[in-house]
Amino acid sequence: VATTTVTGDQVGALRRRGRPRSTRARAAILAAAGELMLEGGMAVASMEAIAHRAGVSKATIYRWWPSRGAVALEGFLEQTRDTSEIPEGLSTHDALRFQVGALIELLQDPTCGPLMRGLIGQAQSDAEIARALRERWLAPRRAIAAEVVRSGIERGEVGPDIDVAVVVDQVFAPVYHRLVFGHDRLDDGFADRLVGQLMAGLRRDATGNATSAK
Amino acid sequence: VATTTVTGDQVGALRRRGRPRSTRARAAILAAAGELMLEGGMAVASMEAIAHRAGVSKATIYRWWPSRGAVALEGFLEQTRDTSEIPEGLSTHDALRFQVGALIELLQDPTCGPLMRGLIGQAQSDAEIARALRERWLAPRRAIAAEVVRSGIERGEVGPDIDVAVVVDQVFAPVYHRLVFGHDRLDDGFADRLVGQLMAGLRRDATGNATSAK
Amino acid sequence: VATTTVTGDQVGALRRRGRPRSTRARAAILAAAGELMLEGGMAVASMEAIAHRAGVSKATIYRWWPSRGAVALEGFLEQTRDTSEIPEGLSTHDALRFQVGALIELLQDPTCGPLMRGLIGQAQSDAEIARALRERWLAPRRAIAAEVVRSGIERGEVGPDIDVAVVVDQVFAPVYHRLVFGHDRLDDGFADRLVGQLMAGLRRDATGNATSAK
Amino acid sequence: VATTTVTGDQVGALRRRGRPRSTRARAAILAAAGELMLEGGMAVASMEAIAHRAGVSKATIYRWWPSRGAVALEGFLEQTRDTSEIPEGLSTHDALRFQVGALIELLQDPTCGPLMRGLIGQAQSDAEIARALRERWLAPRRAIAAEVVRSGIERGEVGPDIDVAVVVDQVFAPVYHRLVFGHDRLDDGFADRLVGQLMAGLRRDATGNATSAK
DNA sequence: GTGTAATCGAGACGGTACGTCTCGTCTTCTG
DNA sequence: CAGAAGACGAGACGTACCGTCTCGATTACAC
Repeated sequence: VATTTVTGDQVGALRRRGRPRSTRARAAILAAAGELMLEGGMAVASMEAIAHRAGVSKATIYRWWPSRGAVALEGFLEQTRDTSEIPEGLSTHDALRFQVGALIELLQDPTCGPLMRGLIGQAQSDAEIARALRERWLAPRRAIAAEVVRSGIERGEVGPDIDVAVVVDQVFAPVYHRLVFGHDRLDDGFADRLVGQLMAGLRRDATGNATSAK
Repeated sequence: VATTTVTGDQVGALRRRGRPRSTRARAAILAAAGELMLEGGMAVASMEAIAHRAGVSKATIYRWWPSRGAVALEGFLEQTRDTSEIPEGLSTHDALRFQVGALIELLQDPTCGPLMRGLIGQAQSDAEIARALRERWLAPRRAIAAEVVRSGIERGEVGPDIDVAVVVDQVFAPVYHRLVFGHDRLDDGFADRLVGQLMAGLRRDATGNATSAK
Repeated sequence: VATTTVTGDQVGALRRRGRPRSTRARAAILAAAGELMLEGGMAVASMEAIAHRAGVSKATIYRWWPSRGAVALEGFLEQTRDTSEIPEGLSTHDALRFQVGALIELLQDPTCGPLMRGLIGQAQSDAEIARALRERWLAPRRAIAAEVVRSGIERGEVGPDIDVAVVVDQVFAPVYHRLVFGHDRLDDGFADRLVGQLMAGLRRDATGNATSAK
Repeated sequence: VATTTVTGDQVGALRRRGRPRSTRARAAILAAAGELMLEGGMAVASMEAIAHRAGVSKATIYRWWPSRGAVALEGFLEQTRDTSEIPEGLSTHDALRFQVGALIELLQDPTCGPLMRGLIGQAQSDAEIARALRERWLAPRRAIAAEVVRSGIERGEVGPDIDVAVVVDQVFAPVYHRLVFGHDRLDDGFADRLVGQLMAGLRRDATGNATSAK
């Protein structure tokens, strides 16, 4: 995953000699990984299958990514660059609702959903993937949500004794839960209910909260 | 997983012919699977390793379980037989708190935690395991929690417009979330916060909710 | 293989206690072995397949025979009890021709041919089978053929300096050779040619020998 | 066995892509197979044992040979490249004696003998091995022996009515017979007797044939 | 232009684990 | 109480991927 931190400034700086890496190969690999995850999950998306599908040799993949999970992670992040922004001026409820809605929409995508499921699966047995997933996917989104909650506390929308980290878990966890276990639908109605029922308790004055859940 | 559907009456009724299955082997396999999951997760707990550790041939494992995940599931359920009961006479808050606490306690166990992580990992790529995990682990506990919420509604402790299925997700999801991503601690304080912040919104009268988070 | 030497007189003599061995089982096992050898050779005639086909448990087979080859051998011998006799008053040529013809006829049988092929195959890796095959099948027939040759020498039909053991090989070997390698037909014409061309040289006076080969 | 069809011109012409096959691995596999056959026959020379002994993975063996027998065959042929030539100017008797002697000498080799025994054993249950053994080992040697006999007929050394194919069987069969059944010695004396007793009858004038057995 | 150096594809390599098969032994229940 | 049914430990089977390696061929900058 290390090499993916390459940014523009490097281009001019320490220009490596020899043939530069192929942009085509990188794109083909990520696309192939996504397609295969979609078709049959991590079980089908073997390194060999990805290489074959992408018309690339295995060595080329290993040259740039340390593991299958790293490819999946980068492929996932690729399609997700800018979901972290929230419109300004929203209430705490609407801001969280926006974030949950964006997450659900992403995971409903027929490529992204399986990719994330596969990533979570890999993370259970690959500590490096788990770390990367936490740092590069989870943490940034948690930070934004935490900021939303904290500003809610400052503005008096949210009670002062609330544990922010726990709130963030309460906001996102149910979404991943349904993705991972697949016991129930993952749609907009769920997002409404989820944030509604959560916020009703996070408000300082919670009169008639239950009805506000819809 | 098939053999676990054996119920009492079968013992006397349709006795299978031939040598009956070895109790020793079954116990050794489940124990070995648990130990290996603890030591290095699903990556280390290969069928071959389990068989070797248990002093058993691979064929014996495959005779009774269709996959590695099925062994892990049964091994997990083995240590968990009757955790689904709740003391009578508890308030909705206390009943949910009891369940969350029991779940966290179970997952804190150095064998059960890794087993469940491994199971969830497997379930992402093995639909059969996913199904078994939902039906044999998740569903019974969800049913009990749902019953708690429903009786809370009847008793007026919980608002009438609450979506019970969503509440159940809100109760359990954050626990699995921290288990799966490992981004934060999974302890009693978390259980308190979780149920407290959730319930504060589920009560019809939510005055001073923030402080009820303990 | 030892127990198969049980003959009638034993029945009255040392009457074994307990239930006597089942004649049905023995016959069914030998028949099943023969059928399976016919169908697909030694590869198909596994102990498990033989037991199943015969409606017998594997333990029953192992109680009476030490190995698969031993079953095949006895099954083969079963259909071959009295091929060792030769009509009296034949010339050396005709006596040998009779034996070769009987052997070829036997090996042309759709059960016996594959059985013998399988036995020879097993004998290459199972010294016990090899020994039993030599002692119980090969040796008796070699003894008779040798006697034929020896009496031919006495009567002056065969030269005195002939090595009898080598002659016996020359008589039988080409038959097994074609059975084992399958490079050419195994029929009556072959028997004629074989003994004819061989005898022409074994006669003391070999004028016009070549023409006597047909 | 496929790779053995490679002929000289390919080397320079159509260079295969990818990493070329390892010469070391091929040699180690054939050597290991030979050693193991010598030590305990086909029973000991399992694919797994060969792979382990050769320091090679099973996949590498299966990449180049379809079965255990194919490895044994190529290992056998390896040590036998050009034994098919016969010195010029020999009589029919001496030419056949030369061939039988060469065959016996080869089969007396502590590696080649067991290898051929194993091959014959395998050929009884593996049609593909049987075919390869016939075509690549037996047929060429039979063709040469047949040519010897035919030129003997032309030169008047051998009777005109002789069946050449049967003669070839008579020449070689007794050698394989003793190898396969192990009932008697396989040495030079046997070769002398064998060809002597056979030729005495194949000569047009067979006076004093018995003494010609040397 | 011509080196030169890192890229690329292809695919062989030593491993490990897979899930299946048969072996020969054993254990239990049934007829 | 013999025997069928079949579970058991053992271990080979042939396959699939793993991650590494060795090739020849291909770029694209640097001289």
